[in-house]
Amino acid sequence: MNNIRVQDRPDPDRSDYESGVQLEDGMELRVWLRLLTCTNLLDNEVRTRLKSTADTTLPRFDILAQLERHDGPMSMGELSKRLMVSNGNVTGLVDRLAGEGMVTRMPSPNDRRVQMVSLTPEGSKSFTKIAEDHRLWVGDMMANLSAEEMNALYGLLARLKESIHNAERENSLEAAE
Amino acid sequence: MNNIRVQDRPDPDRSDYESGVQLEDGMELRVWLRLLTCTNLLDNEVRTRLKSTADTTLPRFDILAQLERHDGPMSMGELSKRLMVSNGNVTGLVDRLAGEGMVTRMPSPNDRRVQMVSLTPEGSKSFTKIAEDHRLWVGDMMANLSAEEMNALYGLLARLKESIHNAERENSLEAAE
DNA sequence: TTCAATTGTTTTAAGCTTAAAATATTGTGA
DNA sequence: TCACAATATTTTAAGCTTAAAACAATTGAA
Repeated sequence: MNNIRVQDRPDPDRSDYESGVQLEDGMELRVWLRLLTCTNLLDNEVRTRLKSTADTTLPRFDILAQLERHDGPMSMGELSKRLMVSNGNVTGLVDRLAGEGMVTRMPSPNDRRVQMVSLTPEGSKSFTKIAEDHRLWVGDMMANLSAEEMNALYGLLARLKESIHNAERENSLEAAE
Repeated sequence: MNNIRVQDRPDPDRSDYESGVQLEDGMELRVWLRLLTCTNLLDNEVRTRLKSTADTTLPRFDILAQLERHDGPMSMGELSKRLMVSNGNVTGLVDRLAGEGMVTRMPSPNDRRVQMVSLTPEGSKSFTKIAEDHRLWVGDMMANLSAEEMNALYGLLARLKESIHNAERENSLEAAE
């Protein structure tokens, strides 16, 4: 289960994060590093453009996205759960967004522990514009792949996701012994 | 390293970072979010295990890996280039590794601006052990995929990488107008 | 030679991130 | 009611990251 052969080695491509791959490295490590390279390339590009066109960051954009689709104020804890980040993290991000006038924070009338966050009109408008750009950027960066390739990639990534979940499950079972 | 997403339901395919995909979203966004999901799952798992088994971090491990394969001391700038991170970043990481006794830093005899970093015997030993574990972890997490699937995925990621590079090139040309 | 540009590194300021401690509030069982 | 557990949020300490400023040393050109 470890003799997987590398199919195409057009490898004039020892650049990016993959340059650390050694000849004796297994296929799994190669795939992992290439996955990392692609994700980082895309991610960095998105962040750079977010910064240059809208002077904002991905985490901030993510908060706006949650608020936009939620339709109505959201508590800090709800944001934290949906974004899968820590509570303290949300506190800081909302602080900054509030400072920029993108969101407002109000104590809940029902429960004085709870802070309800809402998009301001400006925040909503800003989000709409950025989301549009974002979609275009991602489209651009995948423009060279055919519909068939996109489908194949989508399917393989689903398989990979499943595989990772299985491994995690097994690992946590082991730990529980 | 995040994006539009929604939440935490066990719904088989609408979990993780992808749950934010809307019906009307294009294939590109779907692929992007799934790519992000897979990378984050793997990445988080590796970081968690690195922390629990070796009490270290990925950036620190990356530095050790560069030093190990370089065979001989490396300058701060060289490390920075290879790892594609800023100089200041390397300064901090090497500080911590030196504090742990994993590396040593010495001024170059030729050029007094240059700091040469070397693995200590302990650092080398530690790296070897961790690298072995790391390979096993990644292998585990991809264990469900067949050799054919791995090859296909590897190839498609190469295509994607090319596509992203093209988009970046075009973008920078536009900007130069 | 001398001084200005370049190069290598560190420092600083800012932001993202987490885990854990601290606060504040609510809910609950005796 | 009262004390204690649970919940929501913020604060703190630590680490990663970058860009830009500051420093130090070297190089090169007049």
